[in-house]
Amino acid sequence: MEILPERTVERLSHYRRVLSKLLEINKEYIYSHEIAKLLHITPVQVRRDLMLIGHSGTLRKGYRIRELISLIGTIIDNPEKYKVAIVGFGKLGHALLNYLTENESNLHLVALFDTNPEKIGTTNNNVICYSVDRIPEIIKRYKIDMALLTLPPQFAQLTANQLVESGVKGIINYTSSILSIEGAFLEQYDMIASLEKVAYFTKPEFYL
Amino acid sequence: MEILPERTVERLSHYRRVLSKLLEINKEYIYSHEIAKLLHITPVQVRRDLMLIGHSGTLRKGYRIRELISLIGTIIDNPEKYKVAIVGFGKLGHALLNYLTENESNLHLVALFDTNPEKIGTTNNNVICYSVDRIPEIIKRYKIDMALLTLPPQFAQLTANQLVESGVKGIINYTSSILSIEGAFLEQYDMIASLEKVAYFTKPEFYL
DNA sequence: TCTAAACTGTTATTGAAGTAACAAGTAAAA
DNA sequence: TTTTACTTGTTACTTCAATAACAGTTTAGA
Ligand SMILES: NC(=O)c1ccc[n+]([C@@H]2O[C@H](COP(=O)([O-])OP(=O)(O)OC[C@H]3O[C@@H](n4cnc5c(N)ncnc54)[C@H](O)[C@@H]3O)[C@@H](O)[C@H]2O)c1
Ligand SMILES: NC(=O)c1ccc[n+]([C@@H]2O[C@H](COP(=O)([O-])OP(=O)(O)OC[C@H]3O[C@@H](n4cnc5c(N)ncnc54)[C@H](O)[C@@H]3O)[C@@H](O)[C@H]2O)c1
Repeated sequence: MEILPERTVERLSHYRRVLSKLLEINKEYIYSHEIAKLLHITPVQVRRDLMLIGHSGTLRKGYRIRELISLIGTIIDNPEKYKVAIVGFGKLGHALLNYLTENESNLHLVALFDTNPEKIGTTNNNVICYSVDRIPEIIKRYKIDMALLTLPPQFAQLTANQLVESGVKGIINYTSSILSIEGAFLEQYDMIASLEKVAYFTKPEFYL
Repeated sequence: MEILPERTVERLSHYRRVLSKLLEINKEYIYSHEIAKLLHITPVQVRRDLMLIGHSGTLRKGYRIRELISLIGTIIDNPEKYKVAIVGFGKLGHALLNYLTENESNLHLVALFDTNPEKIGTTNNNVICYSVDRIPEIIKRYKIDMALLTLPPQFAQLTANQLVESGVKGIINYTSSILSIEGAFLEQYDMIASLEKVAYFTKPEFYL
């Protein structure tokens, strides 16, 4: 299969989430316009995404929910779960730990890393916090695929480099420092920029 | 001035952040390629953004840092600071409170909202937590511009509606439920979708 | 049996964002 | 003083994403 557009992949994640809920209440088929309504997008967008992943619906009956969920799974999941680490076990790191352990998903949180001696060695929601010195060792041992950076910004680049060298293939950077990495997929989420953007668009001049 | 592209606004926030640091060490002028290098983007992108906001540099000397920072301010800031509320004062809400109060910015966190009686009435980093019942009253009284949604997903849409009716003009939704609102700018940040996207792109087939 | 309405699947068009190309002008060096 | 190298500012082009248009198929109902 061709490589999918980023936005499509994000929507596949959304589709799966809402479809799973519908499956629970024993709905069997769904129309593109029903999916669209749930996500506040257009039916065309839905059909196009499904076309891209090669899913065919039944004319006048719509898409078979169970089948669609399972197809999305084969595309965005791994046979084994993706292994994830959180680097920087502070306030935000805690929140993410909590979120990842209580929400069932195809992601498996395997390790935490920090520099604070009081945190190193502790077990939190069954996940051990290691010293950052052990990043190469632990990443390799558990074959960790992805890392979430929630450490102070000034250490982000250096740590990202170490992570990638140790085999990490995807990074989400929540710090405010802007990174550059080679050999791995990088996603930045800069909360301040996001807030300032929203602030800009709240200006009365361009109410939408 | 014309309405700016969303991405440009985000980058303006980045420009300002790095430029402020340079100003502190008494750098006076900067070239587009220097800015570009700091943010890992292209010099053309920088010049184009600055063109859009109508800033002129000096040929062969670059941009006057102080001037540029102040221009960015007039564009993305408010004369008074933007007033922000956090709705849902749980783990993530706490992290955000912490982040917003310790990072100096043009945003002023004014109120927290929750339903938990143990949290209502408490003061945290000088910010009071109110009952969600008082959303209309408090939003209007303090003229709150923006809200961050960090409450359980099933309440997000209803609460968003209330917020907008009370006068909020921008919302960042951190819950996993997908919202639709009219009359305000909405930004969704769905962490699971973001993680699943990164996971997808870590697949060995398309190393970049 | 025939017709019309309702959906799907795909191609074509539009729009937004980023990149490239280059003209114009200035400072520094020769 | 003249030349050269460098940097800005702007227009043109490319790429990616979303939307529109429509052909094709099935089912229900006349
Ligand atoms: N709190 C938020 O809501 C929020 C939001 C967006 C971005 N951020 C960013 O996320 C990062 C963490 O924020 P926070 O509020 O959790 O801060 P925090 O101070 O609570 O946590 C930082 C943690 O990182 C650890 N640490 C320090 N140096 C380290 C290193 N070299 N390697 C690994 N760990 C190290 C610290 O011991 C601490 O546990 C910051 O960069 C912040 O800008 C935070
Ligand atoms: N923790 C994370 O890192 C994280 C990441 C992404 C998204 N999220 C999402 O953010 C939201 C909050 O996550 P959390 O980990 O902080 O959960 P949490 O349970 O710690 O916090 C939720 C808070 O919302 C309050 N609340 C309940 N009903 C409310 C209502 N009707 N109005 C206002 N407040 C109400 C609760 O009392 C609690 O304080 C969830 O939707 C979660 O999916 C969390």
